Amino acid sequence: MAKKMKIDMRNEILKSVESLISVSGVNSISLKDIAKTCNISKGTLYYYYKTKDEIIFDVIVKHVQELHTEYLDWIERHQHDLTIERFLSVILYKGVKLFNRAKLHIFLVNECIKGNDVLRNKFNELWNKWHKILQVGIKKAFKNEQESEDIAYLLMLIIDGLAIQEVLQNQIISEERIITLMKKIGERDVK
Amino acid sequence: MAKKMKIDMRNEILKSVESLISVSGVNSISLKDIAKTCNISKGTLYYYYKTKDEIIFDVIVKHVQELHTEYLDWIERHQHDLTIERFLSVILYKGVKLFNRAKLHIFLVNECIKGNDVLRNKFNELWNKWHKILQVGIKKAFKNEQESEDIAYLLMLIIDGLAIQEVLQNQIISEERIITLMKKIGERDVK
Amino acid sequence: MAKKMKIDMRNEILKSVESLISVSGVNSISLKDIAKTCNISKGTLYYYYKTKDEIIFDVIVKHVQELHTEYLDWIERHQHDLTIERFLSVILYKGVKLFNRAKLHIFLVNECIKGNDVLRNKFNELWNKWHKILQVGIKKAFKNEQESEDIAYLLMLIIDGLAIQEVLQNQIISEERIITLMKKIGERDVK
Amino acid sequence: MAKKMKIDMRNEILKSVESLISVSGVNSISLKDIAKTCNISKGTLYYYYKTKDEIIFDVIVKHVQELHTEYLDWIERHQHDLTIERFLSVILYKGVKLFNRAKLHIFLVNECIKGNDVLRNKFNELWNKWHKILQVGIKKAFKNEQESEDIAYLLMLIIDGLAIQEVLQNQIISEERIITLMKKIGERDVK
DNA sequence: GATGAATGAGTTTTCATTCAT
DNA sequence: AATGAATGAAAACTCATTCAT
Repeated sequence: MAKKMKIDMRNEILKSVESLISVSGVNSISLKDIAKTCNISKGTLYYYYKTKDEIIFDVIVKHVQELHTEYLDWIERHQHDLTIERFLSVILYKGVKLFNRAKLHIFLVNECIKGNDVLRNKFNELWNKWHKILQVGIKKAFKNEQESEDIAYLLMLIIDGLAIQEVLQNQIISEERIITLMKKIGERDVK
Repeated sequence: MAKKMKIDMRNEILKSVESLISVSGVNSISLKDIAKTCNISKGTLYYYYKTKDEIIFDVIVKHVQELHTEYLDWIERHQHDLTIERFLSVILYKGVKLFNRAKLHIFLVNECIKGNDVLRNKFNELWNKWHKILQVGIKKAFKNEQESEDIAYLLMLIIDGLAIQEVLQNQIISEERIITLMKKIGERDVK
Repeated sequence: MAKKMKIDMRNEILKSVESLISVSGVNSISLKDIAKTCNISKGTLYYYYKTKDEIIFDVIVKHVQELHTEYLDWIERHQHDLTIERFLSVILYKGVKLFNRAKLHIFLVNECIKGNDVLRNKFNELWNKWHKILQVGIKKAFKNEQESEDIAYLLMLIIDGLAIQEVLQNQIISEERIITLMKKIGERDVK
Repeated sequence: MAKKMKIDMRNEILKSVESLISVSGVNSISLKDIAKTCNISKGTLYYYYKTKDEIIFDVIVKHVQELHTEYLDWIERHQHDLTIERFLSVILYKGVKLFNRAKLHIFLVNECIKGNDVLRNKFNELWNKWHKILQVGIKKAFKNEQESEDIAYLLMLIIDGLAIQEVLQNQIISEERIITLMKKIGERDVK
């Protein structure tokens, strides 16, 4: 039970960080801010997490795992009526853009740049895992066995690119148009 | 001549920032670091730039303008033997990936998130300008008048995505494969 | 109890500032000095006060409120044997001159000049409040209902003037002589 | 001629300081600001003045001497029709209040507090000189030989007090009312 | 005479981390 | 479990002063 509470509190902390970064345009997150958002003291924060880096690490894990879960849930629900359009739409949608996760995503990438290799490796591990997950859907939607790997990679690049444009608030292209373009890649191979 | 020197020193400062971000895995760049790299005192730094933000602003401008220039130079030199492959290759190459600019790019995007609207607007302005420049090349290479705008956008998203993967040191897909996939988009419309 | 300690520390800080300004001929007070006088670190200072301005603000409030309290205490104790001489003497005495508050007073006035309107308004608010308090004593001592307002104002000007002469260490006139002159104003109206 | 120019430039500098303090609500004057106002470089400033303190010193001298001159000019022009009212009015007027000199006055007083004894002594010397000058007028206006010294002192205190109220923008009492009160002091002795 | 450039010691402020209770 | 208090190292920024040209 104690352990349960510990996990609950840790989750509370992670959620606070996410919202601080994603929702409010927070400058560069501090432990004081996090503690305040959780209604706990800075001291308590250190009861649950030994360092700030540990928190950021868990935020990354949570962030990407949620992407995975949401995507897998959706694909399960729609596996029998999977059009390319709907598939791409949901990928881009779930990817980063609309769930207020763009800022978080870029923030985390930037944390990784700061020479924190543990963080970076974890990020890559999870990102690559997503690639595998993504591939399954692509095979189904595109009915294309051969190039599913590359298409999955391309999609991931585009999602990252969209995240950047999102945080810059520079709406440069609609999803529809991306979908149209992507379809061309897939369609040719379908026949 | 004095003015010339002032510009020289400012350039020196900007170059230092770029290299600090790009080459070494700098934690989060400080004015002390910049000054040391330039072999000047912090005081001198403030002689040339009133605030850190001003420095970052100029780094952005310089960063994107160099992309523009390099790209335009190349396109001029190769406008008569422009294959889609070579075009895409150079875009992705010049884009971000190989010039050690990926870290810089992400770092600057992240600066923009921190609520610095002036920075963000400048970034977008320059980014959108690049879109226009890019489009010219695409029209020539793809011989496709209609979708050049969208293709240009897509390419820019991919470049941003590549930048992220680059800073994460997570080589997920080779340029060749991206090129192959992109060609499909273009080819269909050629006929 | 925790809150009590917080107030205690804040008081400690304010007292340090006061003594730094009043006693030693401090150049222009720094947070480092304040911290050292309190035997705390600069970081701790910021635990109790968010900015230097906030400290100065509280010093003003404390400074003037102490004037009020001391004066009111005295008037209560002496309200039954209130001669004009004793009244004037205590006003000028408590006013600024002898409690080492002159430097503090001028320092604070100067802070207000630096465009800090919040500070200035607070100073005026407290100063005008003192005018009201002063008036009560004047009515009793001078037995003069009509001009008590003006006399109170005049006294306050003189106190400010004395503060300046005090910090300049330029003893130009004894209190006795001021009292003699002021009495003339009052006496005429008594009859 | 060279010497003449040097004096001119020095005057230019002093005027700049005065206006920076008096007119604009300048924070805490810097040599950069002074140089800019004079349209010269900081280097040039150091050609005319060896230190900042030297500048402040000369500003004090100029400030008080101008008070003297203006007052003496006026008294000469009006020595034959000198009423107490007009005399007091012009003293308070010339004193500090209306010539935008209040801020300068308090600023200079504050500079003296900072432990600069040379400055302080000069200020006192000039201030005491003014007392003597003032006394002459008082004797004429009040026709009161005996108390002219004390009245002069009292007036100077009031002027300093008015300066403080002026910089605090806290108009507490009109000159008229001060004059009325002061007249009472004088009148009694006249008869 | 005049100046642009450089400096270093100083200022205010921030923040991850520790620890006694 | 929880926290208020404290810290110190580092951050951005200021400014009087110097000096070669």
